[in-house]
Amino acid sequence: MAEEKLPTQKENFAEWYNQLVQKAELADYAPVRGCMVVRPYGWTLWENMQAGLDRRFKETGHVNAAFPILIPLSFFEKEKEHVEGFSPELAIVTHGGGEKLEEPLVVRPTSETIIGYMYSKWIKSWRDLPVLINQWGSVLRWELRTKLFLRTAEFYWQEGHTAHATEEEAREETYRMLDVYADFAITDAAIPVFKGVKSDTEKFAGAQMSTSIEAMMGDKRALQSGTSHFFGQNFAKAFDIQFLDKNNTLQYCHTTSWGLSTRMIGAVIMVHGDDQGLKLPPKIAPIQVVLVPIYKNLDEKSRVMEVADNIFAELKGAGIRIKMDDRDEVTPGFKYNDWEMRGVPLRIEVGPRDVEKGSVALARRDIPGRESKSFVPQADLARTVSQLLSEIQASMLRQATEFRDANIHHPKDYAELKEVVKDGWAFAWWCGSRECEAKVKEETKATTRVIPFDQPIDTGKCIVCGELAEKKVYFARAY
RNA sequence: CGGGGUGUAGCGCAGUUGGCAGCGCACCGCGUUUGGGACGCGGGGGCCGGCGGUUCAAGUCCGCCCACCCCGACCA
Repeated sequence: MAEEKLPTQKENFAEWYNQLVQKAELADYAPVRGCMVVRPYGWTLWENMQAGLDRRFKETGHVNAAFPILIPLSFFEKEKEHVEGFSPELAIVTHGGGEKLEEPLVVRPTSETIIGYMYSKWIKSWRDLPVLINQWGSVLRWELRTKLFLRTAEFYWQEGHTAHATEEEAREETYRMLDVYADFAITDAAIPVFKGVKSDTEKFAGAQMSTSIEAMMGDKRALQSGTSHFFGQNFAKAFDIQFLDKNNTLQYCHTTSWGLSTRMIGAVIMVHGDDQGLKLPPKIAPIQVVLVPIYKNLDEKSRVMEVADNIFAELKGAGIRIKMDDRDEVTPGFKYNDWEMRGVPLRIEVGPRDVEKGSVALARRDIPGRESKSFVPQADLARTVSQLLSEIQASMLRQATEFRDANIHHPKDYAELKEVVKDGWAFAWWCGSRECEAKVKEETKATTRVIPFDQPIDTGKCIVCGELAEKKVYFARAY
């Protein structure tokens, strides 16, 4: 059961987040440092997110499969940048069945290597291509500083791995899946995102190009919420993924991978949450509507429950995820706060007065305070509620977008950039050099988040060095 | 790994010059309550992070160790 208030976002955002995750029963700390237990409420949220993504993966021609969690250590040594990127965070199994293993096994931090190995066995001809496989699972990275959902040692995700005959096709796939992520984030999670390319220093180890969707959290920090990588022939060469083309010439494939993790849950919490607690978008909320019956005595209870039971059955029948909170040991006021903390988008109250008048009270989670309460007739309630849920979904996206846009600045010079990234994002020209990027990071802790696909048509001067710049980039402090 | 901090009930903490280990919340029982976080009464719960030392006596003083948290370097 929930208890007590949270710290406010303003006084301590990090602590607000930590306590909320636990009080809302999304996740808890496991006995192993850096690992988390995803509790049923959090996992249901993840399942709803999985459903939205999985449907989109299937619609774009992908199939699911499962690859092993253990990978021979030697596989990681085959792609130079990949090793360098991942070796510091590998967990390695050295013993099995009481014996020291001949070759140590890596607990997968990501599966490019083992999947690459399998693809080289499966792909022989242009007729075998493209291969479009996704895997739902978990991976392990030995993280030093962890935070529930945002960075844990083990985390749950999906990783798609594809192989194509041509570079063009592989690049298209990379962009297509980024679009899928963006559509999911915007439509289902009500999180506005920018799509674009990562700078060389920010890209995935072993990728030729990494793309990402970036979102602004409630504390104005950035969160990479999904990534899609184009590998060119890097992994194909490392793992010998070759095919005979129509001219009978042996060619290396072009491969991609793309992933979205339970980190997205962290994004949902931090984008929408407020001082009252979580605020979940109806499309992914484990519970969309909570029904709170109100009564003072047994006589009232029997009259109220009759109506409440009918409403429950009607809404459930209409496919709405509804929960009846008929706990007798806590007061209605407690229940209101409890479910608001858990982010349930809509609350229905039914009391003796409603029974008399044929009405119910509705309270929207997306509008703060009691002002959002309204009274509507019991008749045709399923329709009213469905419409309201759609409206809440839209209103949450609108609020998040307004907040984000209000906190993106367009600094005129470097001094102003340094100022604005303390508490917001900067959108500025960047010459593309590592030096300028490093200088900003060094002096402000802000990194280049993404070079958006949407660019002005003209060119400008780099906000750092003043040289010619062809691209504008978002600078922000990131999680 | 560098800098700072904290370890006492499930959680948050207090514990004075060394002298019976406490408070709030949570939990259990009974009763009254219930339209925005109810209340009364009664209860259960402790290797005071660990080891060693000083002392008649250590949560408290001394030494060593361990763990965790925060800030940096690395990361979806």
